[in-house]
Amino acid sequence: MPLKPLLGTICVVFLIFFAMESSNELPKAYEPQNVENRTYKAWLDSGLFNPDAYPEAKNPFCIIMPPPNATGRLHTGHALGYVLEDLMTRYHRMKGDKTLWLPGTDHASIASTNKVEKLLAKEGISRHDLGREKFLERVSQYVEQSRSDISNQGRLLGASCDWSRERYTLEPAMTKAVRTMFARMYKDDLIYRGTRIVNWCPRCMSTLADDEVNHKDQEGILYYIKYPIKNSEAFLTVATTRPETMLGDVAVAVNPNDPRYQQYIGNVVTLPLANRDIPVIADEYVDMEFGTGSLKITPAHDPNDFEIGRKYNLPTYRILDDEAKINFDSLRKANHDLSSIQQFEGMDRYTAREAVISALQTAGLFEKKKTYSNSVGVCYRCDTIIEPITSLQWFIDVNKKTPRHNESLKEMGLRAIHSKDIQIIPQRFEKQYFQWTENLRDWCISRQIWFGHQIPVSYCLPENGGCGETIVSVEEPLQCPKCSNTKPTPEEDTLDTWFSSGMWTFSTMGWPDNAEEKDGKIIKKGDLATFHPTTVLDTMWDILTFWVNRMILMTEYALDEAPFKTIYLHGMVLDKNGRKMSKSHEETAIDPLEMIEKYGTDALRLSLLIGVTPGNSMRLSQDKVESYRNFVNKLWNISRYILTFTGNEEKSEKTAKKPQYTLADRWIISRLNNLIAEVSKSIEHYEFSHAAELLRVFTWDDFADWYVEISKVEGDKRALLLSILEVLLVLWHPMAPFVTEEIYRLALSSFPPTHPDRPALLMVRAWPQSNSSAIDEKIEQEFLSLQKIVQTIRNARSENHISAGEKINLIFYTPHKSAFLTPHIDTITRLTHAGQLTIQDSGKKPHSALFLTTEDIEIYIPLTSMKIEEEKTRLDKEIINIESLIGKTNGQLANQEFVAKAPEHIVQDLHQKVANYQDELVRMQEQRKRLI
RNA sequence: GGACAGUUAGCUCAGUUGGUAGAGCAUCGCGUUUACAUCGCGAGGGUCACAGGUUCGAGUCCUGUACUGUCCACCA
Repeated sequence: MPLKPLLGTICVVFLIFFAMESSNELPKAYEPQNVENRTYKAWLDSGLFNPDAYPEAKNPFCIIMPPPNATGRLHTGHALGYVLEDLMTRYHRMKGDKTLWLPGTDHASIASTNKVEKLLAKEGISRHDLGREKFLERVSQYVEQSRSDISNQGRLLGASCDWSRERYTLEPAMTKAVRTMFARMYKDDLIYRGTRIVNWCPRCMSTLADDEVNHKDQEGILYYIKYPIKNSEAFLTVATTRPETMLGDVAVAVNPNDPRYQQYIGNVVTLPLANRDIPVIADEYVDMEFGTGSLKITPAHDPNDFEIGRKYNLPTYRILDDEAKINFDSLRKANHDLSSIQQFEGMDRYTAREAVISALQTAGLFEKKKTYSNSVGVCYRCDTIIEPITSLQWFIDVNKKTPRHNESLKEMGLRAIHSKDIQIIPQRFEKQYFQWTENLRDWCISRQIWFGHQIPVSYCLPENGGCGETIVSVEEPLQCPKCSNTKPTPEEDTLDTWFSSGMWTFSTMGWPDNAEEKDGKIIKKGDLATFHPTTVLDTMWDILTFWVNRMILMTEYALDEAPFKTIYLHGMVLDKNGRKMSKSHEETAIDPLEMIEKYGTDALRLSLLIGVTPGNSMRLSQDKVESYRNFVNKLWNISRYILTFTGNEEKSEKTAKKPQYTLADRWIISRLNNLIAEVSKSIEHYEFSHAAELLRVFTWDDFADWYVEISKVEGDKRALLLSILEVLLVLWHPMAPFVTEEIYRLALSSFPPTHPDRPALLMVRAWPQSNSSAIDEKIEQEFLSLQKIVQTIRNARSENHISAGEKINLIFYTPHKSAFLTPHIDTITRLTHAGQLTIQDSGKKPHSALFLTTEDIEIYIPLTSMKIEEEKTRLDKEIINIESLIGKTNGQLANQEFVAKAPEHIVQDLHQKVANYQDELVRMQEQRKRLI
């Protein structure tokens, strides 16, 4: 390209830039829409989200993003997580730690499958119509789109994660990790295949883990059915809520101590309809109080019955197929006569229920029915009532000790928290964690879902001429390693999604390649060595059991260490009426993306941070977001004032050599250093709301309403104002990154040259150190007394309806404080809109004037239209008030025990208080006399 | 059945080793400077759910009760 036009372009760009930067015409209100995309791009382009950009940084800080499901749109719950994680990440990055926030998404087998099935349903087809391969294609398409949506929405929130390390639970590297893990656990005998009762969702056509089943209360019906006792006229009546399952009954059980049934134990009853003979057995499990005290045993369709069936060696007849339709194959195999029940076969479970009842009625074996409230298990994804059935599945044994650790997975999970290797915030959730982990049962990890990690198992099937070998291997085997003459058939089932997400902290960091075992110890390399165990896991308490627990077990197993040091549990975001967003009505649900568009990301972020405590649910409303939009705008305007309206640089250069700090200067510096210390401490202690609150009070009250106002009187404070502003920008940045980065960009040329290492982007500006020598309690007290004087006068103005336009004169009468007050005459005058302020330490006191007293000062406001009678009444009231205060306080001081036992400073303070009250009382009484 | 939270101003919520209660929003009154009406100044408003106990002193610690919410287990 020729040089001249290039130069021309640069010049034009420079001029536009210069014109924009130096004009006094910053918009009156902050305009997030014009800032956020550009700012995020600048961050991305800088490459500074990547910890590799800081080779010298030492202390590692790492958060693994809980991978959102790749099923659609970002909701407020995600937003809260992103905001908290980004806050911590930005804080630690600014502190100079080697900071990594690793993003990713989850393939969420069941959720994704359901979404796509719903889409297919609109086309009138099912996944089975489509076939496995084509269906998986559709899911992949859908998931790809969602993943990129979700990840873009994270960017809108300002998430400063290292996108170059982004992971997906179903990418090839994760598959390798998952297969490796499975193979190792299998080798260690922790994974087995067996027939157990599982929770079966007939709609998803898959098993569900215990905690994937929700319990819903319902008004059910308890049916009483008579089972004739063989060779007798008598019956045993059983009560059941699922009468259709009786077709698979194998026994009737009673309590061995039940006097009603003693004589029947060991007898045989005839199973109605089926006309099968089944035994009457006795077991302590049966509750004599419930129903009739006799219980039908259906091992294939109830977990407790299954246990009893095993205990007494009873057969198991599964009479419901995978779609929950009646199917008698297992009875047929056992050569039972099915002629009397044939008509039920093929019926849906609820149709069969009606049919069975009516058949029983016809047979005269139906006694009665009763309404009964109980709860049923439903699928956590589709709300379908789950059916317990026996099924051949893969399980992880949580009680078996591993060869390497000589500790079971359950023990690992308990130890990690007991030993305080992992801290849970808030601590009370430890109890819930322990309770759940102690009751942990073997984890069913196989799912009959197509979308997911295929279980790395193949079978050398005899029907294909194979040897029957079960082959578990990381790579898919091409031939059977044992008989090597057939191609093994791969297992069709996939793994529970939580199996892969349980490995999330280390599979994302290159495991297993980045770790090897040497002499019984695990040597980590690369990111795994730098960042693992990760620092914090932020998530919601509802998946403490689903996910967090599994992460701990699997990480301890694979790496002999915890996945993270701290678990921060945030609460649930509710709508303004306290309902779950997902269940709330359209008009009260908050869409984070809509809030961002309307009020800006920073406003949304602040409304998710302030007034929120860990573990407690929070309400979010549009009003709240709006009020923080207002705050963001306030910060903008403070900055706008400092950057464009204080400019009197010629003047300040003359006097800037040795600044003489005024009381207000020293006060704000003291407050600022205090603030730095407190905010840092709060963030370190995960008290984010408190940190934000401290910042808000400082920024709005101390800085804007007092200091900036005073600076207008005292003048020449550009340098100091800028310095304070810069610190404020840094402190606010982790919470409100966009507006602060933008102000910083605008301000970069204006900052005084006192900090040599000022980076181009605020996001990497060093977090400030608090200078404790600048914190001065005495100065803060003095300034407080100035504030009290101003407030007392303002209050009097308002109470007496003296309009702001009316210039009043102030006469201060004070024998001791005139030296203190003299330098602040202008400030007090200005802040109270007074005309003239005179200070007297002796002489005549004015008569026709409003009288105030505070801080050892008598304040007189002479008024032309003084209403003496009103003033008398007012003073009388004040006098009564203060007398009662004195009475109360003296009462307490008269308490011998209080004086003897309370700490001295408390007693001293009270004495001081009484003295002050007394003093004010005397002044008021004197003034009252003068008014007569 | 078991466990855990919550109950503080009209509303939403803070309140960190027990020292005499705060903020935002809402309400009411008043609108003046070198930024901000998405603002400023001022005001009102609380038996801290209830009942006991420990203590000189309890919103804060202990016990019990009520209500609300959540979780777990059982449910023939």
